[in-house]
Amino acid sequence: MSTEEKIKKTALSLFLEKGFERTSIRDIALKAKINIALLNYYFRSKENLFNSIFSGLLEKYTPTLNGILGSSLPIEEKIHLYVGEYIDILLENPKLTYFVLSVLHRNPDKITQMKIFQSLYNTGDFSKQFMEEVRKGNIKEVDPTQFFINMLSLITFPFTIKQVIMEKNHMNEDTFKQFMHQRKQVITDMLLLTIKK
Amino acid sequence: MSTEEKIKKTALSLFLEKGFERTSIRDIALKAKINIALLNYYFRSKENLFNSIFSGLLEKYTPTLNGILGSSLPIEEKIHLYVGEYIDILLENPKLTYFVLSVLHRNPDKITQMKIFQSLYNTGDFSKQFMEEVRKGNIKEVDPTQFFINMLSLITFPFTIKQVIMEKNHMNEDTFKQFMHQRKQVITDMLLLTIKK
DNA sequence: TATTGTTTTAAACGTTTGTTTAAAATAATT
DNA sequence: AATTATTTTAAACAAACGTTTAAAACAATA
Repeated sequence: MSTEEKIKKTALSLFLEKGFERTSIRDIALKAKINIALLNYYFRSKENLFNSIFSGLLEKYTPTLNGILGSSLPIEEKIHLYVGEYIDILLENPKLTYFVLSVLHRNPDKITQMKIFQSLYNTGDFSKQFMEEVRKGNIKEVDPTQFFINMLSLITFPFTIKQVIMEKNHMNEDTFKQFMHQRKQVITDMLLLTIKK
Repeated sequence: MSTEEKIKKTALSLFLEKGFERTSIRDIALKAKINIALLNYYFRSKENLFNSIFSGLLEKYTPTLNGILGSSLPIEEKIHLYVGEYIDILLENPKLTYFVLSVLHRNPDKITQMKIFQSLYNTGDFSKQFMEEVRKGNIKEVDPTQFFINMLSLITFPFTIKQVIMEKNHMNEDTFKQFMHQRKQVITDMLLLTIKK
């Protein structure tokens, strides 16, 4: 593995675990077994390293999700696929949700957020289709914005309180996974129920 | 206002806005117009100051919510009240949800979490009542854990992406408030629909 | 093999961090 | 009024931070 890759990989794991502020470049260098100066040699600054990593994450995960929303599938099928795929992604990377929230909290300036929520909160196609189905009388008259936020909340929030859920319900990593797999159906059923006429 | 109160109030506003790590005790001292050393005179450390503030917040907000869950009201009424009250609290303090999440993320050690989620994730009474209603055949057979997480997710998560919601839907502070007030009904309806036979 | 370009290193840079000190100012008590 | 206790102050502390320097090691090229 190249030095650049080693830095990125190590930095990501530390950023996910401890957050940006509590991860020092010396932590990264130590764990990646590289010299501190290499960090500023490949990436110009810690901030730059972080942005590079974050962009990489977005490019890795958002195309699949946006592909589902932008497809020509019926709305019920989209919901079903979106919920399943999103939960699968977060099961592989449970700290991703808090990671994104921390980015939003750290960079409240609008321009920086643009790129983030353009790919992570991409409702354009979905809302159009949703309203069209309402117009046709196929589904109940529900606010698409509220609906999308419902979907996002039900999928992602549980991962931000994963430890609490696990301890309160005496789960281990495996039973939590199981619980989240069950949850796919719970969420899909719930969402479809609210729009079913 | 006493010096101690000034410190606490100022520190809370900065912790909410910028987070624990990015708030220095010099920031606090400057904004509160007090000497840095007073911070360690009244509270022994920055960490201690934070814990004191956090405990205060829990004591302020959790009794109302746990009072609702622990009451002898019918389950449908509990849900309705809980959703309304919780959203009202978060509308007054929109950054509270992320604040709590950041505490969970910063202190993954179990003991510290105990106090937090014993008051913020207090499902004992509620789950019992829920299962009793299921047994009686009054509501659908739904997993109370999934149900409670649904409720929590739908209420709290939108506040963690408040800025995104606002910018994506061209809202200002007022229209966001309006949106969240509408959301009370949306969530309550949704939750009741999932358990209604 | 000599030369150029790239990567890695050890060491230091100036700031900022949370915390402590010890004296000064103020308030409370006798 | 004198003494004690409490509160506030300016200044310094050591440690940690992100970043930079300049030389060394290595690789690529001619």
